Amino acid sequence: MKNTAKKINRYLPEVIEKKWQQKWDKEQTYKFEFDSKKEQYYPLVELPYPSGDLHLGHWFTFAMADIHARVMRMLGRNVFFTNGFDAFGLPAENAAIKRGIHPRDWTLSNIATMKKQFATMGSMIDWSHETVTCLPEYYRWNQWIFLKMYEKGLAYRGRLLSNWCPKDMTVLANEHVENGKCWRCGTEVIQKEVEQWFLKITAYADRLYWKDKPEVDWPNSVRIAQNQWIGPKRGIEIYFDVVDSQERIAVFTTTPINFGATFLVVAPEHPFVKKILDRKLQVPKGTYQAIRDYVHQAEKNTQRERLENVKNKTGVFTGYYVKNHLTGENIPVWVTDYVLMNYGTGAVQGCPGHDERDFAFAKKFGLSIKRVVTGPHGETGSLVNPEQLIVGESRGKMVNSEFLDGIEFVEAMEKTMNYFVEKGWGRRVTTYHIRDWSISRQRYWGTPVPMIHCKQCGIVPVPEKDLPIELPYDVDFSPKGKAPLATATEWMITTCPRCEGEAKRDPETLDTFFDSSWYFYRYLDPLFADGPFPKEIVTKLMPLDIYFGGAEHTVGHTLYARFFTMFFHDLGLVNFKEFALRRVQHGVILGPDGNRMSKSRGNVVNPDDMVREFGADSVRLYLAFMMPYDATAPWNPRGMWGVFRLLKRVWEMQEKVKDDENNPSIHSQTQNDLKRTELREMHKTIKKVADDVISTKFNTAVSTIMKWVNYLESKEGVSNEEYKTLLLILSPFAPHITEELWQLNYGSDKGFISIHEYLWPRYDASALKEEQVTIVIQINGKTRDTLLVPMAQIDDKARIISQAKLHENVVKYFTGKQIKKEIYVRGKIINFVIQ
RNA sequence: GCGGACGUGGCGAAACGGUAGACGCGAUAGGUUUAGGACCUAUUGGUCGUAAGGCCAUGGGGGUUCAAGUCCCUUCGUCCGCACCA
Repeated sequence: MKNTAKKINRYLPEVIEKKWQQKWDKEQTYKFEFDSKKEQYYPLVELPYPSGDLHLGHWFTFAMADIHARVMRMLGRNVFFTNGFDAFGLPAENAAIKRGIHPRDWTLSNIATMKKQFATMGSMIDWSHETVTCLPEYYRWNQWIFLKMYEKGLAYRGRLLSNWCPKDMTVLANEHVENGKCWRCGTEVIQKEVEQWFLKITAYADRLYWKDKPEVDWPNSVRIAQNQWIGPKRGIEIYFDVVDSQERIAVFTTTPINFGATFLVVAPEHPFVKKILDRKLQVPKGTYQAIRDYVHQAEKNTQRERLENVKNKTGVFTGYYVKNHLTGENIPVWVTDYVLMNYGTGAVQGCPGHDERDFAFAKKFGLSIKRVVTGPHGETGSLVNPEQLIVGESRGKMVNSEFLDGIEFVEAMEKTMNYFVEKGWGRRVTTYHIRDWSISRQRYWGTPVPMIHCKQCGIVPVPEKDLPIELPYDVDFSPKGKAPLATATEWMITTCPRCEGEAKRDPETLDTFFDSSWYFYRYLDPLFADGPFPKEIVTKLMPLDIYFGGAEHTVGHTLYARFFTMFFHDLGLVNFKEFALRRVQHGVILGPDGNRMSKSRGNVVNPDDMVREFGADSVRLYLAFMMPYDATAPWNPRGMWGVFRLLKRVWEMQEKVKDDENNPSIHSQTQNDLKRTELREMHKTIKKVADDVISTKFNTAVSTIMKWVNYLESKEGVSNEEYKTLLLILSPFAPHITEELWQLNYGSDKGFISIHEYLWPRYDASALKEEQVTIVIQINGKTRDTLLVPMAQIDDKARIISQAKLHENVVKYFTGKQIKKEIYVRGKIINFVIQ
C-alpha cells in the first residue's frame, strides 16, 4: 500500500471521472495499434445515427460492448474498438427544413455533441478510426462499390411498382415498410411506379438463405426471420394462352391443381391489363371504362386500403378467356387488386374450391366453383360443385387425404409439375419473397448516384478516376417528389465520358442503408485512398468477432451487410463470406412506468442526468446488472443506488486492506498466505466474471462480483492480492473508480501505468478445487439432508451411501420401507428409491 | 393464417436434468449516527409448527426419468416477426 495513512476521502465520481477521461485521452491509453503478433479482436456496435442526443439505449449497447471489449483486451487480444456515424439520411433534411440549417451543418454539430456525450461514458473507443458517412472520403467508396455492382449487372435502373411515401416523397425499400406505413414518419405508403435504381439482391437470395449448419454464430431468431424474408418457394409457372389473341399469361403456383381452376385473376398493374388500356387489345367500350376506372382506383389506394378489402373482394371482368390445358375449358380473366404485381407473375389461377380468397371472389361474382376429387395427372375422377368452402381446410391436407392417398403431398406436387413441364405447359421456377433492393432516393442528403445520362449513349457510369462525385452544398433540398439535385442546374450539367457530348448527372441519392452495409470495413482505415479498405489488414481483422445491435435490423441492415460482404467476396476483395462471426442483439430498457420511453409519455430517463447524480461507473454497472442483455425491462431508479453502494463499498474497502511487506504481485506464481477458501473464492470469481462477459451475460458477471465483495467484507481483512484482483476484474465495468483506486494504492511514482493496461488476473484451476463437497441426500427424489464428503473420498460410493443411511433425517424414512435402488451421482447427489 | 420467443417471489432476475429463488431493489424488526435517499444486524415464496421439521410452490394438465423450472406432448396467456405471397 502506498498510502500508509489509510485516511480515505469520500467517493466522488464527479471529481475523478473527468480527470481520468482526460488522462486516458492524453496518454492514448486505448489507442489501437495493429500488431500482427497478437490475436486480433474486432467487436462492433451498429454505428449510431447522429440525432444529437446519446440516449439510454445507446448507453446500454455501447457500455456493454465496451465492457466486453475491455475484458477481451485484458485477456490478451489486440482489440479494435471504434465508432462512427451514419450521417446521411432524411432526419437531417427534415430538421434542416424545420430550423433553416443546412443538413450538413446540423449533422456535423450533432456529431460533435454526441462525441462529448460519448466521452462521459469512459469507453475505450479509439476515435482515430472514426468514420462519418456523409463525408466524401467515405461516400466516394459508396460510389465506387455502386460502379462495381453496375459493372457486374447487380445495379440496374428499372421502372417498377414501388413503395412511395407521400410525406417524405421518396421510394422506400420493402424492408422499410412497416404495417403499410413508412418506417420513419409513419405515413401510409402507396404503390407507385417509379423509375429508379435497384440492387439485385435477389441474385444472392440463395446464398443469403441460412442453411441448416450456419458457419457463424447468429441468433436463431435472426436466421429464421431472414430466411422467412428471403422466402424461397419452389413451384411452377403455368402458361395460359389467351383465347383469340397472341397473348399468354403465366401464373405461379406451388400447387398446380388445375382441375379446380375456374378463372384467372391478374393484378391491376399486370402487362395484360396495360395492353388493354393502351388499346393494344380490343375490348368493348363499357368494359374498357370499367377496367380503367378500376385500375385507377387501385392505384390510388394505400396498402392499408387494399388490405381492408381482404374480405370484400373487388374486380372487373376483362372480356377475355384463357384455356385451361388440363380441362380444355376456357376460363374468364378478371382484374383484381387482391393479386399483387410484385409477387410471382402478378397473375393467379383462381381455384375457388381450394382457396378461401378465390372462393370469396367466385362467390361474389358468381363464378363457378369446382372442387377437385381426382388425381392431378388427368386420371379419372369427378368434379363437384360445393356449396361452400370447408373453412380451415388446407390445400395440402385436402389433396393428400382425398385423392392422393398414400403419396406425400410434396411428392405428388413434384410429379404434377413434371407432368406440366413435359407437356410444355409450364416451367419450373423458384420465387422469392425478397425483392430487389430499391436503392435510389428522390432526396438530397445522400450519396449521389455516380451515373451520367447521355442523350447519345444512354446511361454511362462515371469513370473511377472522377470519383467522388461530391454532393453540392447549395441546393434547394425541399422535397418535391423529384430528386432535388435536378434543380442544381450547374452541378447537373456534365460531359459524357463516352462521347464527350453534353450530358446530365443522375440526380438521385443512395439509400443510407447502402452506407451502413460496409462501414465496418472502412473503419480499418477511414482515409485509405487506394480502395474502400486496405486488403492486407482486412484479412487480419475481419470478419467481425462480435456485432452488437438491435433486433430492428434483422431483415434490413444485417441482411444488406451480408449481401455486400458476399459481393466483396465475389470481387476477390475478401476471403470470407460472412461479415460477422457472432451477432448479439440487445434488449430494450423501458421507462420506469413499464412503457417504451418517449418524450410524449414523459418517461424518458436521461443518461446525462444519471451520470451527474451517480457517475458513469454506476450507470455502466447498473445497465450491466439490471437485466439480461437481450431482455426488455423497466428502468428502476432505485437500482442505481444498489450499484452505487457497491462502488462505495469497494472504495471504502481500502481501509480493510492488510499491509504486507512483500506486496506480492498477483501475477507472481508464489501464492501468498491466503487461505484455501479465500483463494478459491477469488479464483472462482476471476473465472466466472470473464466467462460471463465473453458470453455477454453481464448481469451475472456483476452479481458474481457483488457476491465476492460481500465475502471480502465479511472477512477480518482483505489482502492486497485480493484487492488488486477486485479492482482489475471490476475495471471493465467501472473504469474510472478502479483507475483512481489503483493509482491511489498501487500507482508508481515513476510513471503512469493505467490499470487498463494490465491483463486479466490469471485464474488457477487448482485453486478452484474444494476440499470437501456437499452431497444432497434425496429419498424418492425429495431432498432430505446433506452430507459433507472430503474430496478424497468422493469416489467411494459404498462409504458415502452407508454414511448417508446413518443420517437421522434419512433413517426415519426407511422404517417399514424397502430400499429399491441407490443412486449416487459423483459429488452431487444420492437418491434412495424406497417403497 | 404462418413462423418464433417467453410464462419462476411484491419487482429486476439466478439455477451443466441434481438442495428452485443466487445477486440486487423493495419491505419488516432492531441498532447506530449532529445530520444524511447513509450505515450495521436479522428476517423476507406460501403454509403448518414454540422448535426440530413437514407440506405446497417455477401459468394449467399429462408424460419421460431415480430425479424436471429445465426434456416431450397438450392447453391457456403474453410478446415479437411475416402476411390477400397464389
